[in-house]
Amino acid sequence: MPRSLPTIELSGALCCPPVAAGVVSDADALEVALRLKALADPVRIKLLSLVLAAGSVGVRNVDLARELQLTDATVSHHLGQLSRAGLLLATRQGASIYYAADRRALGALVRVLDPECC
Amino acid sequence: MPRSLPTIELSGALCCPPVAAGVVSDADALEVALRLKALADPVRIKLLSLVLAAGSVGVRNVDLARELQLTDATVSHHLGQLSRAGLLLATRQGASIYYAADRRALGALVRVLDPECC
DNA sequence: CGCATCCCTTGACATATATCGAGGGAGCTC
DNA sequence: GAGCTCCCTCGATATATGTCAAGGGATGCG
Repeated sequence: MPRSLPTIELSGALCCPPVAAGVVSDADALEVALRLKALADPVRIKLLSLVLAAGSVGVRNVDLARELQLTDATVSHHLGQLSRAGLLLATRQGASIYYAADRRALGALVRVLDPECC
Repeated sequence: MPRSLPTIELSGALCCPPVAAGVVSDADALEVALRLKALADPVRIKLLSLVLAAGSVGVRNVDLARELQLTDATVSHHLGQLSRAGLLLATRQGASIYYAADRRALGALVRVLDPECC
């Protein structure tokens, strides 16, 4: 799809009928694909597992950067991807921002791929 | 991690402890990410829905190309991505190849992301 | 055999993206 | 205010990827 990149609001609702329930519309395919793309990176998978491990308290950029051996700029980039996909919840606490996983969003995405699973 | 691209055998087993079950190893993160990457494209989502709709019979490259308004070369590329990720089953029939979805593989991938779902 | 169909591979091109260094805004503590 | 920490944005760079046109191997049919 290099045919111009559509940018789309994903932070909102959770989208779409199941992929197995009939042919997907272009719009729905795009939305699902963009959310999956947000997850489709090794660093972001590790990031997600770290964020999940931190529970509802959340984790900060710095801590993740140290753990993953990456610069804060890079971690910020990845957190942005996940946040824009609606998979993270961020809460400010003074100068810090604590990121937690939005398990409902993750579940919704998963359910689009395999509705029979749940 | 553009620091060189690792290529990995994915057609095989289905991999990995759940992402929510603790911090993921580098190898597991890579495997999950690569499988997700195979799905993280609007065309491939539509492709998957078409293949799923065809059931166990399967669909041919040509039919998909016509449906998606893409060249057979492009469809071949996408089918390759999905196949290499172990998400498709291909059966030859004369000059044609029929592609069907491997629902077990899809389910396994989904379960890594949200084990509580199943 | 000759021809059509189906599928794949290759090469080229434009776009997308992961990473970093550098720099700066915002908040805290002294 | 001075200095520190945390986080982000921007610009640069290398890599990855989606698409097509062109061409060829395989199979099947007349």
